[in-house]
Amino acid sequence: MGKAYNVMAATCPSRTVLHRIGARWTVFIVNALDNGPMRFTELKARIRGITPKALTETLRAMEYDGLVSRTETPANPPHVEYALTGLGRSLLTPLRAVREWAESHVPDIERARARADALREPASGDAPILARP
Amino acid sequence: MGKAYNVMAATCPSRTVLHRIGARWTVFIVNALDNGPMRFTELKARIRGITPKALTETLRAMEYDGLVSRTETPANPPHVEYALTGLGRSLLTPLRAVREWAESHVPDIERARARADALREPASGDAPILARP
DNA sequence: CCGGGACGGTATAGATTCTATACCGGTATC
DNA sequence: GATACCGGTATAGAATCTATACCGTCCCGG
Repeated sequence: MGKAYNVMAATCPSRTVLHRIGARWTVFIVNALDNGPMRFTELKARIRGITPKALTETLRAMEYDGLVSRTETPANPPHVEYALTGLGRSLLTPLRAVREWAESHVPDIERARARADALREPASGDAPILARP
Repeated sequence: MGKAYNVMAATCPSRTVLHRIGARWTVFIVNALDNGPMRFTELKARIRGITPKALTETLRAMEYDGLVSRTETPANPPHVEYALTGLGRSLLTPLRAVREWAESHVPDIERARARADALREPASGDAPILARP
């Protein structure tokens, strides 16, 4: 038998899965939980720039998908721990690779962007149209 | 020397790189170009559900970052080919893994979602709050 | 007694991004 | 003519993300 799922099909369930993985903050959370469970505030501090709303929503979604577990220990102040599940840990392997690719290819991308910028407004006239992010 | 870049830092350039990789359609385009260059219309047909606007914007952005090349052959009707660059091909390795993870873990995720749904409105009363996407 | 801080979030509003749908110019074909 | 192909744009509306402020509960110091 061949492949059961194909992300290229618009209605394939793997689409929703890939959509979740590709959500803005999933990569960060999975990588942050690489070294063991973390509390909400720790995650927020570790992943610089994430807002509490984004963090809550992404964690809830990942919990819904069985990627992270949420453990609330009754105490005061409240104590909540987030950890990768087995499924989440299996996702760590590919997502760590993505993270490492991003961290190791910054110079290449910056060079490409500079080259595109230089081509953009040269002697003026026939500047190629390149989207600047 | 240690790591030069760290995606967890809000202002690190690797953030913008990861942001581009994580953009909605990048994974699809990179995987679609796995088997060689493709034309605009081919890509649109292959990646079911993408709108021409989204395809154009993602391709332009990827071109700006040096991930794909755009080759226009003067002809009529117009003939434009998109291909992965060397840099883009190096990204293919991690992104193919992500795609394969998505395709092979659909049942796990669906099981997790069903479990969460079942827990959501059980005997009514103390239903845990889980985000449904 | 009163203020303040830690924790784990919500609420609201505004900016950004994505989607759906229609349309364009130029040519070749019917 | 009329229609279709190619590689896109244009426009409007929906969905999503961000920034910022705030909340309840408890404990601690003064």
